[in-house]
Amino acid sequence: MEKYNPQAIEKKWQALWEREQTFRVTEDPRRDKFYLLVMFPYPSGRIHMGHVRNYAIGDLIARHQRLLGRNVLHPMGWDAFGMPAENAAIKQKTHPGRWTYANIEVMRRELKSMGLAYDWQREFATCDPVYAHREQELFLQLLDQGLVYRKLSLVNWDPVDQTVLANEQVIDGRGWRSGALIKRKELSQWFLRITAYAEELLADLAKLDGWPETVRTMQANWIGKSHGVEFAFQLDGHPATLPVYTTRPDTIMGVTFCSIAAEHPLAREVAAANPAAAAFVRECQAGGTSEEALERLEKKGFDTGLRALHPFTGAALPIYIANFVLMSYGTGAVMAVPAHDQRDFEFAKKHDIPIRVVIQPSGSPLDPDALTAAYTGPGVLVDSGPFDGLDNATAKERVAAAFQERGIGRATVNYRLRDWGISRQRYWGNPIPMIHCPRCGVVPVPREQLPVPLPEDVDLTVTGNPLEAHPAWKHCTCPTCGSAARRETDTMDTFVESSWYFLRYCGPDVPDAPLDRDRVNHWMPVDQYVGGIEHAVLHLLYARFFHKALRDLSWVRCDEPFTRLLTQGMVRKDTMRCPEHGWRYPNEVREDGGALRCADCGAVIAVGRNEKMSKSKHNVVDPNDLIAGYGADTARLFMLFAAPPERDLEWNESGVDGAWRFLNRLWRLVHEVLERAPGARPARAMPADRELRALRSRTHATIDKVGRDLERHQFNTGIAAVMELVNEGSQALAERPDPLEVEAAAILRELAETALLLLNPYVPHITEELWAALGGDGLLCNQTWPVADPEALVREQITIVVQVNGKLRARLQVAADLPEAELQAAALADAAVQAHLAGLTVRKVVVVPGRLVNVVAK
RNA sequence: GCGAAAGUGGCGGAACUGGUAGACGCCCUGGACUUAGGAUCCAGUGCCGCAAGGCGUGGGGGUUCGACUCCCCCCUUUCGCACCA
Repeated sequence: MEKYNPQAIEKKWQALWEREQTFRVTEDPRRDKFYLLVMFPYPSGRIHMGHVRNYAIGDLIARHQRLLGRNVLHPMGWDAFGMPAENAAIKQKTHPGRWTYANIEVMRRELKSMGLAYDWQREFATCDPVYAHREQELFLQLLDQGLVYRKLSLVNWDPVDQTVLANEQVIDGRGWRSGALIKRKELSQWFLRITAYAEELLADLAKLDGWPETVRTMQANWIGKSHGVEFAFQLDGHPATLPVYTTRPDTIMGVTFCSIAAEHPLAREVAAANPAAAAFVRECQAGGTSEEALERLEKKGFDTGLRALHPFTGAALPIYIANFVLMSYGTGAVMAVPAHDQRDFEFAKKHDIPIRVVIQPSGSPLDPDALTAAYTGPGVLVDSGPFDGLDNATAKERVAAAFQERGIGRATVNYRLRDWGISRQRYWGNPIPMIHCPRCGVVPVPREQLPVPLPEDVDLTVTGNPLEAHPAWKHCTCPTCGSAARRETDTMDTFVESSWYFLRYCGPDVPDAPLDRDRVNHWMPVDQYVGGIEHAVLHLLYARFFHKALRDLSWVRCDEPFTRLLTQGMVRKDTMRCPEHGWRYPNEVREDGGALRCADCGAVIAVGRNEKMSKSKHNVVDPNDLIAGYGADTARLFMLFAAPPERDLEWNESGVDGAWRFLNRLWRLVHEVLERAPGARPARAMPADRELRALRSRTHATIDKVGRDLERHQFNTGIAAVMELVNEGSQALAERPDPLEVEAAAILRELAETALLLLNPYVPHITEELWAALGGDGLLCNQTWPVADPEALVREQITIVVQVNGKLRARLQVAADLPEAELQAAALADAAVQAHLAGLTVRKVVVVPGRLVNVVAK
């Protein structure tokens, strides 16, 4: 028997699949289609373990579906615009495009070494001129639909580098390169009106029953639909009004102050006249724009001196500028009810603002002077004039009605979801095809003048946006009036590219159009989408929105792009940090007397949190080493066996050996069957011999088990089941005479062929090789998934557990069809059970058919 | 801070609908074998105990004949938070 040599085998089959275009796919009306999509990678340089996991899972499902007879679309491409390319280009003095395409070359080769069943004919990168062109076209169509607009919004501004920073580039409120304190600055930016679809995005979550509940919940919370009341305070001695939105109109009589965002028009007005207020507003503008940063701030406020008049009592309420109020949510102003909102409570305590309890819970009444926290639960209204005595749910409606009657407010629905800001002040992205003309305003680039290409000759080292600093590119003529104009220099958020790539895969070669409607409608929706849980909200919500917008432009018919979603957990590893050199790779650390030390400076290494593998944290393991050492099959098997896909996977070297050894066991089993039963035909019926009957039952129970486990995405237990089958087959071979009797040969031949078929989607190379060794007909990956023989699944004897008061006391081997009464009698007659019942009276006997008998006694 | 999850032997995990806790694999221990191999095979392997037996699924409480599974409170870890992708 030859030794298992994965490197040689894998190369051979990969070459054959490529030569024969085995996984190339076209529309086929005779077969059910199955669209299996994996999230395409950002070409960062090399594949990492997260990719290996993602693509091993996707390939498993794709190959399984192929064996089930489906016509499977399984494409791959590159999410190729983005910041890292610019950073790398500056560092390595190259061009982002060159860096990106070089990375794609490397990563394509790496992916191919995994033996993935992709239709590579459909491959594209989102930075390809064709893709960028068609995306600009779609952008203009969205513009026509009224889904694109410009407004002011906040960015992280680095005052030293004079540039906009991404949230991840702001560390503890400072710029990552300059170290300067970051300011929030307003810029005019392009937005997509995702809020126009808020209701549909929320409602359609109910249809997505193939999605994890947790993702649907996260999206629903993100959209954040709430019912409330919108009204405007009149101000005391000031012509302006202060519109607010509240979800708690029932607490209206408990309002004792208002707070407004630092960017609120009233705040600006006050700041213009009052230096102290201006200083506070400036203070509020320090730091990054991320919601997390804002929410973690120490709550601060500044009394504007302005007074809002309570809509029902006319009481004068102070208006504070507060650093925790978001201009982007609601109206940028809130009515504050300290007794019934925790944040308002803390603020009121700090600023000595009165606290008015207006909702009393049943039971002990609240004493406003003794209150240590806001009461946010249900109750009955007090001190609320005409609303006294109402329960607060009813009060919500009554107060809303009161606002409506007086014509000063109305019940409204509000969403937490904000419109999607797609402007980026960066080079390596898709240009927004708009032109600023001093006479005509902002006008779209005419369709026939598309695409707006990125200039090749660009200086990335300038401060600010490189396109802004490229006069030849920036200056143009207005398509409407012909006067001198300038191009929009913002490029698009890369989430735009990932919002329609799955549609483009359906017909990537379509001429002169973004999409091939017929082929899109043939393949869509995606039947199974596989990707990381980190995309649960943003990417998946943007893609759903974009898809719906394209549906309304008649590019696609279905309402939702992804029917089933599998979110894989992170691949994680400990992080190691040197006080001198920062994050360290495993090979930059040595062990010294129990402590880990930096290989360069010898300082003691701090072993940090176990977290998502990422280049920036240096806690990556290179899958190429794994594949080069053990082969792709071992790498794939290990990733799929180590944990169920949804769970985070803590990287651990040991365990790879287990996968390797199992493949060797499989190798030996098949070769031994071949040698000891040459020319045997697989069994097709139950044999007479009892042991062989049990063995064949095991084969078919495994078919049943693996099939069900694949359905529920429990890949690790499916592998365990085949391991058990292979172990039993090896056992049988060890115990049987050589050469095998005819009946045994048939049973073992069936077992071996079954194991190969069941494992093929997991480990495609070794199974293909062994199938060929067995003299199998054609490619294994083109065979048909096995079906369990019902006769072989019938259990004759079963084990029944007997408990006394819930504790296990005996096991009974009984016929599967033993009547309940006889089962109960047998359980009570058991010696061990009798011993535990001594001196007790049997009160009750619980019989669970096929499982257990529980005797309850006292 | 807000939203969403996860926690089971020395380790990764299994237990599908409330019904045998620890399948399968790793590690480890003892033994066999020797073409000394990335070996392989056999036996053992949750904890305490000689045993009978007791204890045991992050911690505390509850529901139930019966809880890893359901409910309440707490702890720890992870993911996301709108310019990383």
